[in-house]
Amino acid sequence: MQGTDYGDEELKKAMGDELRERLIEAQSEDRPLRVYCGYDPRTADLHIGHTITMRKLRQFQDLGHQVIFLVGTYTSLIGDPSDKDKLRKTLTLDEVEKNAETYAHQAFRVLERTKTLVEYNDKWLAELTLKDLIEFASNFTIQQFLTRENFKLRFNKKEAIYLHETFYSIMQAYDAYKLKADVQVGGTDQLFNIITAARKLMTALGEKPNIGIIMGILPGTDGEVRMSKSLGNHIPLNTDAEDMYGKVMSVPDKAMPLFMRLVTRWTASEVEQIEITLGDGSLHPRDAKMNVAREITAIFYGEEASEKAEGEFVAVFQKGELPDDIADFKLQAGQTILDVLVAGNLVTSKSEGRRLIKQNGIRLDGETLTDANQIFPHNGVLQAGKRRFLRVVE
RNA sequence: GGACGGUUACCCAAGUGGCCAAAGGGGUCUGACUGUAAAUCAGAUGGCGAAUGCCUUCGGAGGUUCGAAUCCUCCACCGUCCA
Repeated sequence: MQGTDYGDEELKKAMGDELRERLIEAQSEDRPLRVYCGYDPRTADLHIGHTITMRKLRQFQDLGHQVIFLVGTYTSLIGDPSDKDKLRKTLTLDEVEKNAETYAHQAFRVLERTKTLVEYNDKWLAELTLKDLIEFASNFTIQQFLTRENFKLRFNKKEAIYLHETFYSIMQAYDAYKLKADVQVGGTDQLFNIITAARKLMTALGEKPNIGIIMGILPGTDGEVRMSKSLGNHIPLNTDAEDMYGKVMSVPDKAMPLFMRLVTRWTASEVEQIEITLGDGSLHPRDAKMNVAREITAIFYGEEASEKAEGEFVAVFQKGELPDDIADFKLQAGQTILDVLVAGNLVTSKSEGRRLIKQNGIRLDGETLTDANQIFPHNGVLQAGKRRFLRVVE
Protein backbone atom coordinates (compact mmCIF):
# COMPACT_ATOMS: atom_id res chain seq x y z
CA MET A 1 0.00 0.00 0.00
CA GLN A 2 3.03 2.26 -0.38
CA GLY A 3 2.29 5.70 -1.77
CA THR A 4 -1.46 5.35 -1.40
CA ASP A 5 -3.63 8.22 -0.26
CA TYR A 6 -7.19 7.40 0.70
CA GLY A 7 -7.63 10.48 2.83
CA ASP A 8 -9.43 8.23 5.33
CA GLU A 9 -7.86 5.61 7.58
CA GLU A 10 -10.97 3.46 7.77
CA LEU A 11 -11.27 3.23 4.02
CA LYS A 12 -7.60 2.42 3.72
CA LYS A 13 -7.95 -0.35 6.28
CA ALA A 14 -11.08 -1.70 4.65
CA MET A 15 -9.40 -1.83 1.26
CA GLY A 16 -6.28 -3.41 2.72
CA ASP A 17 -8.32 -6.07 4.46
CA GLU A 18 -10.39 -6.77 1.42
CA LEU A 19 -7.31 -7.04 -0.75
CA ARG A 20 -5.87 -9.60 1.63
CA GLU A 21 -9.08 -11.61 1.50
CA ARG A 22 -9.23 -11.42 -2.26
CA LEU A 23 -5.66 -12.63 -2.51
CA ILE A 24 -6.43 -15.66 -0.41
CA GLU A 25 -9.54 -16.34 -2.41
CA ALA A 26 -7.69 -16.04 -5.72
CA GLN A 27 -4.97 -18.29 -4.48
CA SER A 28 -7.47 -20.99 -3.56
CA GLU A 29 -8.95 -20.68 -7.02
CA ASP A 30 -5.45 -20.82 -8.42
CA ARG A 31 -5.74 -17.62 -10.41
CA PRO A 32 -3.95 -14.28 -10.41
CA LEU A 33 -5.73 -11.06 -9.50
CA ARG A 34 -6.96 -8.94 -12.36
CA VAL A 35 -5.58 -5.48 -11.80
CA TYR A 36 -6.41 -2.58 -14.02
CA CYS A 37 -5.95 1.11 -14.53
CA GLY A 38 -7.48 3.22 -17.26
CA TYR A 39 -5.65 5.86 -19.26
CA ASP A 40 -7.07 8.63 -21.38
CA PRO A 41 -4.67 9.16 -24.24
CA ARG A 42 -5.72 12.75 -24.83
CA THR A 43 -2.07 13.69 -24.80
CA ALA A 44 0.99 11.76 -25.87
CA ASP A 45 3.25 13.93 -23.78
CA LEU A 46 3.73 12.06 -20.53
CA HIS A 47 5.58 13.18 -17.43
CA ILE A 48 6.71 11.16 -14.47
CA GLY A 49 3.51 11.96 -12.59
CA HIS A 50 1.67 9.82 -15.11
CA THR A 51 3.79 6.83 -14.23
CA ILE A 52 2.68 6.50 -10.61
CA THR A 53 -0.20 4.19 -11.33
CA MET A 54 1.98 2.27 -13.79
CA ARG A 55 4.52 1.72 -11.04
CA LYS A 56 1.78 0.29 -8.87
CA LEU A 57 0.59 -1.96 -11.70
CA ARG A 58 4.14 -3.12 -12.17
CA GLN A 59 4.34 -4.14 -8.53
CA PHE A 60 1.32 -6.36 -9.02
CA GLN A 61 2.83 -7.64 -12.22
CA ASP A 62 6.00 -8.63 -10.42
CA LEU A 63 3.91 -10.57 -7.94
CA GLY A 64 2.44 -12.57 -10.79
CA HIS A 65 -0.91 -10.86 -11.19
CA GLN A 66 -2.64 -10.05 -14.46
CA VAL A 67 -2.30 -6.40 -15.28
CA ILE A 68 -4.68 -4.70 -17.70
CA PHE A 69 -3.72 -1.43 -19.34
CA LEU A 70 -7.02 0.03 -20.41
CA VAL A 71 -6.94 2.67 -23.10
CA GLY A 72 -9.89 5.00 -22.83
CA THR A 73 -10.53 5.23 -26.53
CA TYR A 74 -14.21 5.83 -26.04
CA THR A 75 -14.00 8.23 -23.12
CA SER A 76 -11.18 10.20 -24.74
CA LEU A 77 -13.37 11.03 -27.66
CA ILE A 78 -15.48 13.24 -25.46
CA GLY A 79 -13.03 14.77 -23.05
CA ASP A 80 -13.50 15.60 -19.43
CA PRO A 81 -14.43 19.25 -18.95
CA SER A 82 -13.28 19.22 -15.34
CA ASP A 83 -9.71 18.59 -16.34
CA LYS A 84 -8.23 21.86 -17.45
CA ASP A 85 -4.95 20.15 -18.20
CA LYS A 86 -6.39 18.61 -21.28
CA LEU A 87 -7.58 20.48 -24.27
CA ARG A 88 -11.30 20.60 -24.47
CA LYS A 89 -11.39 19.92 -28.13
CA THR A 90 -12.84 16.68 -29.31
CA LEU A 91 -10.30 14.26 -30.64
CA THR A 92 -10.85 12.02 -33.60
CA LEU A 93 -10.56 8.29 -33.22
CA ASP A 94 -7.47 8.49 -35.37
CA GLU A 95 -5.76 10.96 -33.05
CA VAL A 96 -6.72 8.94 -30.02
CA GLU A 97 -5.26 5.80 -31.52
CA LYS A 98 -2.06 7.57 -32.44
CA ASN A 99 -1.76 8.99 -28.95
CA ALA A 100 -2.54 5.63 -27.44
CA GLU A 101 0.35 4.11 -29.32
CA THR A 102 2.84 6.69 -28.09
CA TYR A 103 1.34 6.48 -24.65
CA ALA A 104 1.73 2.73 -24.46
CA HIS A 105 5.25 2.97 -25.80
CA GLN A 106 6.19 5.19 -22.88
CA ALA A 107 4.19 3.10 -20.43
CA PHE A 108 6.21 0.02 -21.31
CA ARG A 109 9.28 1.61 -19.85
CA VAL A 110 7.57 0.86 -16.56
CA LEU A 111 5.37 -2.13 -17.34
CA GLU A 112 6.42 -5.46 -18.74
CA ARG A 113 5.02 -5.54 -22.21
CA THR A 114 4.59 -9.26 -22.55
CA LYS A 115 2.74 -9.57 -19.27
CA THR A 116 0.41 -6.67 -19.91
CA LEU A 117 -3.02 -7.04 -21.39
CA VAL A 118 -3.98 -3.95 -23.37
CA GLU A 119 -7.68 -3.27 -23.81
CA TYR A 120 -9.70 -0.50 -25.45
CA ASN A 121 -12.97 0.51 -23.88
CA ASP A 122 -14.78 1.49 -27.07
CA LYS A 123 -15.07 -2.26 -27.60
CA TRP A 124 -17.89 -2.48 -25.07
CA LEU A 125 -18.88 1.12 -24.40
CA ALA A 126 -19.80 1.77 -28.02
CA GLU A 127 -22.31 -1.04 -27.88
CA LEU A 128 -24.25 0.21 -24.91
CA THR A 129 -27.81 1.34 -25.51
CA LEU A 130 -29.69 4.09 -23.80
CA LYS A 131 -31.64 1.39 -22.03
CA ASP A 132 -28.42 0.01 -20.56
CA LEU A 133 -27.32 3.43 -19.46
CA ILE A 134 -30.63 4.13 -17.76
CA GLU A 135 -30.45 0.84 -15.99
CA PHE A 136 -26.91 1.52 -14.78
CA ALA A 137 -27.76 5.07 -13.78
CA SER A 138 -30.69 3.92 -11.69
CA ASN A 139 -28.19 2.60 -9.18
CA PHE A 140 -27.05 6.10 -8.34
CA THR A 141 -28.59 9.19 -6.83
CA ILE A 142 -27.80 12.81 -7.43
CA GLN A 143 -26.93 13.06 -3.76
CA GLN A 144 -24.21 10.47 -4.13
CA PHE A 145 -22.58 12.50 -6.79
CA LEU A 146 -23.00 15.70 -4.85
CA THR A 147 -21.18 14.29 -1.88
CA ARG A 148 -18.20 13.59 -4.06
CA GLU A 149 -15.53 16.10 -3.01
CA ASN A 150 -14.84 17.22 -6.54
CA PHE A 151 -18.50 17.93 -7.27
CA LYS A 152 -19.35 19.28 -3.84
CA LEU A 153 -16.62 21.88 -4.10
CA ARG A 154 -17.65 22.99 -7.53
CA PHE A 155 -21.31 22.94 -6.58
CA ASN A 156 -20.66 25.22 -3.62
CA LYS A 157 -18.55 27.52 -5.73
CA LYS A 158 -21.35 27.54 -8.29
CA GLU A 159 -19.08 26.16 -10.93
CA ALA A 160 -20.36 24.03 -13.72
CA ILE A 161 -20.89 20.34 -13.18
CA TYR A 162 -21.80 18.68 -16.42
CA LEU A 163 -24.26 15.88 -16.63
CA HIS A 164 -21.93 13.82 -18.73
CA GLU A 165 -19.33 13.94 -16.00
CA THR A 166 -21.60 11.59 -14.14
CA PHE A 167 -21.59 9.34 -17.20
CA TYR A 168 -17.86 9.17 -16.87
CA SER A 169 -18.17 7.53 -13.51
CA ILE A 170 -20.71 5.10 -14.84
CA MET A 171 -18.67 4.26 -17.93
CA GLN A 172 -15.61 3.69 -15.83
CA ALA A 173 -17.62 1.53 -13.50
CA TYR A 174 -18.78 -0.52 -16.47
CA ASP A 175 -15.18 -0.89 -17.61
CA ALA A 176 -14.35 -2.44 -14.26
CA TYR A 177 -17.33 -4.74 -14.59
CA LYS A 178 -16.44 -5.87 -18.12
CA LEU A 179 -12.84 -6.45 -17.14
CA LYS A 180 -13.92 -8.42 -14.06
CA ALA A 181 -11.38 -6.36 -12.19
CA ASP A 182 -10.30 -7.46 -8.74
CA VAL A 183 -8.31 -4.33 -8.26
CA GLN A 184 -8.45 -0.90 -9.82
CA VAL A 185 -5.62 1.60 -9.48
CA GLY A 186 -6.05 5.36 -9.80
CA GLY A 187 -5.15 8.77 -8.39
CA THR A 188 -7.04 10.49 -5.61
CA ASP A 189 -9.20 12.21 -8.22
CA GLN A 190 -10.50 8.78 -9.11
CA LEU A 191 -11.58 7.86 -5.59
CA PHE A 192 -15.28 8.25 -6.30
CA ASN A 193 -15.18 6.49 -9.64
CA ILE A 194 -13.34 3.54 -8.19
CA ILE A 195 -14.77 3.20 -4.73
CA THR A 196 -18.33 4.38 -5.13
CA ALA A 197 -19.27 4.04 -8.78
CA ALA A 198 -17.41 0.91 -9.78
CA ARG A 199 -18.08 -1.03 -6.61
CA LYS A 200 -21.75 -0.23 -6.67
CA LEU A 201 -22.32 -1.02 -10.30
CA MET A 202 -20.28 -4.20 -10.19
CA THR A 203 -22.28 -5.41 -7.22
CA ALA A 204 -25.53 -4.50 -8.94
CA LEU A 205 -24.51 -6.44 -12.02
CA GLY A 206 -23.59 -9.48 -9.97
CA GLU A 207 -19.82 -9.18 -9.85
CA LYS A 208 -17.57 -8.88 -6.87
CA PRO A 209 -16.70 -5.20 -6.37
CA ASN A 210 -13.20 -4.14 -7.27
CA ILE A 211 -10.77 -3.09 -4.61
CA GLY A 212 -9.46 0.44 -4.99
CA ILE A 213 -5.82 1.34 -4.77
CA ILE A 214 -5.78 5.12 -4.56
CA MET A 215 -2.43 6.69 -5.29
CA GLY A 216 -1.14 10.01 -3.95
CA ILE A 217 -0.47 13.01 -6.13
CA LEU A 218 3.08 13.82 -7.14
CA PRO A 219 4.14 17.44 -6.80
CA GLY A 220 6.08 19.14 -9.58
CA THR A 221 9.61 20.53 -9.58
CA ASP A 222 8.48 23.29 -7.23
CA GLY A 223 7.63 20.67 -4.62
CA GLU A 224 4.21 22.14 -3.90
CA VAL A 225 1.69 22.00 -6.71
CA ARG A 226 0.79 18.81 -8.52
CA MET A 227 2.96 18.06 -11.50
CA SER A 228 1.42 19.40 -14.67
CA LYS A 229 2.71 20.44 -18.01
CA SER A 230 0.55 23.54 -18.22
CA LEU A 231 1.82 24.68 -14.84
CA GLY A 232 5.35 24.36 -16.17
CA ASN A 233 6.66 22.26 -13.29
CA HIS A 234 6.75 18.85 -14.94
CA ILE A 235 9.50 16.36 -15.64
CA PRO A 236 8.75 14.94 -19.08
CA LEU A 237 9.50 11.34 -19.99
CA ASN A 238 10.66 12.21 -23.44
CA THR A 239 13.71 14.29 -22.65
CA ASP A 240 17.25 13.02 -22.05
CA ALA A 241 18.95 11.41 -19.08
CA GLU A 242 20.96 14.49 -18.12
CA ASP A 243 17.91 16.70 -18.13
CA MET A 244 15.80 14.25 -16.18
CA TYR A 245 18.51 13.78 -13.57
CA GLY A 246 18.96 17.52 -13.22
CA LYS A 247 15.25 18.20 -12.99
CA VAL A 248 14.87 15.70 -10.19
CA MET A 249 17.79 17.38 -8.41
CA SER A 250 15.95 20.68 -8.69
CA VAL A 251 13.01 19.35 -6.73
CA PRO A 252 13.01 20.68 -3.16
CA ASP A 253 14.29 18.22 -0.56
CA LYS A 254 10.98 18.25 1.25
CA ALA A 255 9.25 16.56 -1.69
CA MET A 256 11.62 13.60 -1.71
CA PRO A 257 9.44 11.32 0.42
CA LEU A 258 6.72 11.47 -2.22
CA PHE A 259 9.12 11.00 -5.10
CA MET A 260 10.61 7.96 -3.41
CA ARG A 261 7.25 6.40 -2.69
CA LEU A 262 5.48 7.20 -5.90
CA VAL A 263 8.09 7.04 -8.63
CA THR A 264 11.00 4.84 -7.63
CA ARG A 265 11.10 1.06 -7.65
CA TRP A 266 12.08 0.98 -4.00
CA THR A 267 10.13 -1.02 -1.47
CA ALA A 268 8.44 0.51 1.54
CA SER A 269 11.15 -0.78 3.87
CA GLU A 270 13.91 0.57 1.67
CA VAL A 271 12.30 3.98 1.70
CA GLU A 272 11.90 3.83 5.47
CA GLN A 273 15.54 2.92 5.87
CA ILE A 274 16.57 5.95 3.83
CA GLU A 275 14.40 8.21 5.92
CA ILE A 276 15.91 6.85 9.12
CA THR A 277 19.44 7.55 7.93
CA LEU A 278 18.34 10.98 6.78
CA GLY A 279 16.82 11.60 10.18
CA ASP A 280 19.91 10.64 12.20
CA GLY A 281 22.16 12.64 9.92
CA SER A 282 24.16 9.73 8.56
CA LEU A 283 22.85 10.39 5.06
CA HIS A 284 23.25 13.80 3.51
CA PRO A 285 20.02 15.14 1.97
CA ARG A 286 21.87 15.97 -1.23
CA ASP A 287 23.18 12.42 -1.51
CA ALA A 288 19.73 11.06 -0.80
CA LYS A 289 18.34 13.15 -3.60
CA MET A 290 21.12 12.08 -5.92
CA ASN A 291 20.12 8.48 -5.26
CA VAL A 292 16.54 9.31 -6.12
CA ALA A 293 17.58 11.14 -9.27
CA ARG A 294 19.77 8.25 -10.36
CA GLU A 295 17.02 5.74 -9.67
CA ILE A 296 14.34 7.66 -11.52
CA THR A 297 16.58 8.35 -14.48
CA ALA A 298 17.53 4.67 -14.58
CA ILE A 299 13.89 3.64 -14.80
CA PHE A 300 13.44 5.55 -18.04
CA TYR A 301 16.91 5.60 -19.57
CA GLY A 302 18.67 2.61 -18.06
CA GLU A 303 21.43 2.27 -15.49
CA GLU A 304 24.25 3.21 -17.78
CA ALA A 305 22.76 6.46 -19.06
CA SER A 306 21.69 7.31 -15.55
CA GLU A 307 25.17 6.91 -14.12
CA LYS A 308 26.56 8.96 -16.93
CA ALA A 309 24.02 11.67 -16.20
CA GLU A 310 25.03 11.66 -12.57
CA GLY A 311 28.70 11.91 -13.46
CA GLU A 312 27.91 14.84 -15.64
CA PHE A 313 25.87 16.49 -12.92
CA VAL A 314 28.71 16.16 -10.43
CA ALA A 315 31.21 17.49 -12.92
CA VAL A 316 29.17 20.41 -14.14
CA PHE A 317 27.29 21.56 -11.07
CA GLN A 318 29.41 20.45 -8.18
CA LYS A 319 32.85 20.91 -9.68
CA GLY A 320 32.00 23.54 -12.21
CA GLU A 321 33.53 21.61 -15.09
CA LEU A 322 32.26 21.45 -18.61
CA PRO A 323 29.78 18.82 -19.76
CA ASP A 324 30.94 16.04 -22.09
CA ASP A 325 28.85 16.86 -25.06
CA ILE A 326 28.83 20.45 -26.10
CA ALA A 327 27.42 21.38 -29.45
CA ASP A 328 29.80 23.13 -31.82
CA PHE A 329 28.94 26.48 -33.28
CA LYS A 330 30.71 27.79 -36.33
CA LEU A 331 31.38 31.47 -35.89
CA GLN A 332 30.55 33.69 -38.85
CA ALA A 333 32.57 36.79 -39.46
CA GLY A 334 31.09 39.90 -37.88
CA GLN A 335 28.74 38.16 -35.46
CA THR A 336 28.21 39.85 -32.14
CA ILE A 337 27.86 38.06 -28.84
CA LEU A 338 24.11 38.52 -29.08
CA ASP A 339 24.05 37.08 -32.60
CA VAL A 340 25.88 33.98 -31.46
CA LEU A 341 23.54 33.48 -28.50
CA VAL A 342 20.52 33.54 -30.79
CA ALA A 343 22.05 31.61 -33.69
CA GLY A 344 23.39 28.97 -31.30
CA ASN A 345 19.97 28.53 -29.68
CA LEU A 346 21.22 29.44 -26.24
CA VAL A 347 18.38 31.96 -26.05
CA THR A 348 15.06 32.18 -27.86
CA SER A 349 15.12 35.90 -28.56
CA LYS A 350 17.50 38.82 -28.57
CA SER A 351 15.64 40.35 -25.66
CA GLU A 352 16.27 37.25 -23.62
CA GLY A 353 19.92 37.37 -24.57
CA ARG A 354 20.26 41.00 -23.52
CA ARG A 355 18.53 40.19 -20.28
CA LEU A 356 20.92 37.36 -19.52
CA ILE A 357 23.92 39.53 -20.26
CA LYS A 358 22.56 42.24 -18.01
CA GLN A 359 22.13 39.64 -15.28
CA ASN A 360 25.72 38.44 -15.64
CA GLY A 361 24.46 35.12 -16.91
CA ILE A 362 26.70 34.83 -19.98
CA ARG A 363 30.27 33.60 -19.78
CA LEU A 364 32.97 32.82 -22.33
CA ASP A 365 35.58 30.42 -20.98
CA GLY A 366 34.46 31.39 -17.49
CA GLU A 367 34.72 35.11 -18.07
CA THR A 368 31.52 37.12 -17.76
CA LEU A 369 30.54 39.00 -20.88
CA THR A 370 28.87 42.36 -20.44
CA ASP A 371 28.45 43.88 -23.88
CA ALA A 372 25.81 42.28 -26.07
CA ASN A 373 26.85 44.12 -29.18
CA GLN A 374 30.53 43.43 -28.94
CA ILE A 375 31.95 41.42 -31.84
CA PHE A 376 32.37 37.88 -30.56
CA PRO A 377 35.83 38.07 -28.92
CA HIS A 378 37.39 34.65 -29.43
CA ASN A 379 36.78 30.95 -29.75
CA GLY A 380 35.87 29.11 -26.62
CA VAL A 381 33.04 27.68 -24.57
CA LEU A 382 30.09 29.98 -24.28
CA GLN A 383 27.85 29.42 -21.28
CA ALA A 384 24.38 30.79 -20.68
CA GLY A 385 23.22 30.46 -17.10
CA LYS A 386 24.20 27.29 -15.35
CA ARG A 387 23.32 24.70 -17.87
CA ARG A 388 23.45 25.85 -21.45
CA PHE A 389 26.74 25.46 -23.27
CA LEU A 390 28.08 26.05 -26.74
CA ARG A 391 31.56 25.53 -28.14
CA VAL A 392 32.29 28.38 -30.49
CA VAL A 393 34.80 27.55 -33.21
CA GLU A 394 35.99 29.14 -36.43
C1' G B 1 -37.42 31.03 -23.63
C1' G B 2 -35.96 35.11 -20.02
C1' A B 3 -32.44 37.87 -16.58
C1' C B 4 -27.60 38.64 -15.36
C1' G B 5 -22.16 37.60 -15.47
C1' G B 6 -17.53 35.99 -17.73
C1' U B 7 -13.37 35.50 -21.75
C1' U B 8 -6.43 39.36 -19.50
C1' A B 9 0.45 37.17 -20.64
C1' C B 10 3.01 29.87 -19.27
C1' C B 11 -1.07 29.04 -14.93
C1' C B 12 -4.30 31.60 -11.41
C1' A B 13 -5.92 36.48 -10.98
C1' A B 14 -6.31 42.29 -10.50
C1' G B 15 -7.36 46.24 -13.61
C1' U B 16 -13.45 49.26 -15.74
C1' G B 17 -10.96 55.86 -20.65
C1' G B 18 -4.60 58.40 -20.34
C1' C B 19 0.25 57.29 -14.91
C1' C B 20 -1.04 49.83 -18.68
C1' A B 21 3.63 45.86 -21.73
C1' A B 22 -0.79 45.69 -17.88
C1' A B 23 -0.97 44.79 -9.90
C1' G B 24 -0.40 40.29 -7.01
C1' G B 25 0.61 35.06 -6.51
C1' G B 26 2.46 30.54 -8.78
C1' G B 27 5.72 28.65 -12.44
C1' U B 28 10.20 29.62 -15.08
C1' C B 29 14.97 32.13 -15.65
C1' U B 30 19.44 34.85 -13.65
C1' G B 31 22.74 36.34 -9.71
C1' A B 32 24.65 35.92 -4.60
C1' C B 33 25.35 32.32 -1.15
C1' U B 34 25.63 27.10 -0.57
C1' G B 35 24.95 21.20 0.71
C1' U B 36 22.26 20.51 -5.06
C1' A B 37 19.44 22.86 -10.68
C1' A B 38 17.82 22.15 -2.15
C1' A B 39 16.83 26.13 1.46
C1' U B 40 17.56 31.51 1.91
C1' C B 41 18.13 36.45 -0.25
C1' A B 42 18.03 39.74 -4.55
C1' G B 43 16.57 40.62 -9.50
C1' A B 44 14.31 39.37 -14.25
C1' U B 45 10.07 37.42 -16.98
C1' G B 46 6.07 40.14 -25.08
C1' G B 47 9.30 41.54 -29.37
C1' C B 48 12.91 44.98 -31.82
C1' G B 49 16.64 48.56 -30.60
C1' A B 50 23.09 51.11 -27.76
C1' A B 51 19.28 54.21 -26.05
C1' U B 52 15.23 58.59 -25.20
C1' G B 53 12.06 54.95 -27.93
C1' C B 54 9.25 51.97 -31.34
C1' C B 55 6.05 47.72 -32.58
C1' U B 56 2.54 43.78 -31.17
C1' U B 57 -0.65 41.91 -27.02
C1' C B 58 -5.97 41.90 -22.75
C1' G B 59 -11.83 36.04 -26.91
C1' G B 60 -12.87 37.82 -32.59
C1' A B 61 -14.48 41.78 -36.05
C1' G B 62 -15.89 46.70 -36.43
C1' G B 63 -16.91 51.64 -34.08
C1' U B 64 -16.67 56.13 -30.55
C1' U B 65 -12.46 59.11 -28.80
C1' C B 66 -6.75 63.27 -29.27
C1' G B 67 -6.34 58.52 -26.48
C1' A B 68 -9.51 51.88 -25.20
C1' A B 69 -7.85 45.89 -21.71
C1' U B 70 -11.34 49.62 -20.04
C1' C B 71 -17.15 52.82 -23.61
C1' C B 72 -20.63 51.16 -27.97
C1' U B 73 -22.29 47.36 -31.83
C1' C B 74 -22.15 42.61 -33.82
C1' C B 75 -20.07 37.62 -33.50
C1' A B 76 -17.97 33.24 -30.97
C1' C B 77 -17.30 30.45 -26.69
C1' C B 78 -18.42 29.82 -21.49
C1' G B 79 -21.00 30.28 -16.66
C1' U B 80 -24.97 31.42 -12.89
C1' C B 81 -29.99 32.08 -11.87
C1' C B 82 -35.45 31.98 -13.21
C1' A B 83 -38.87 28.97 -16.01
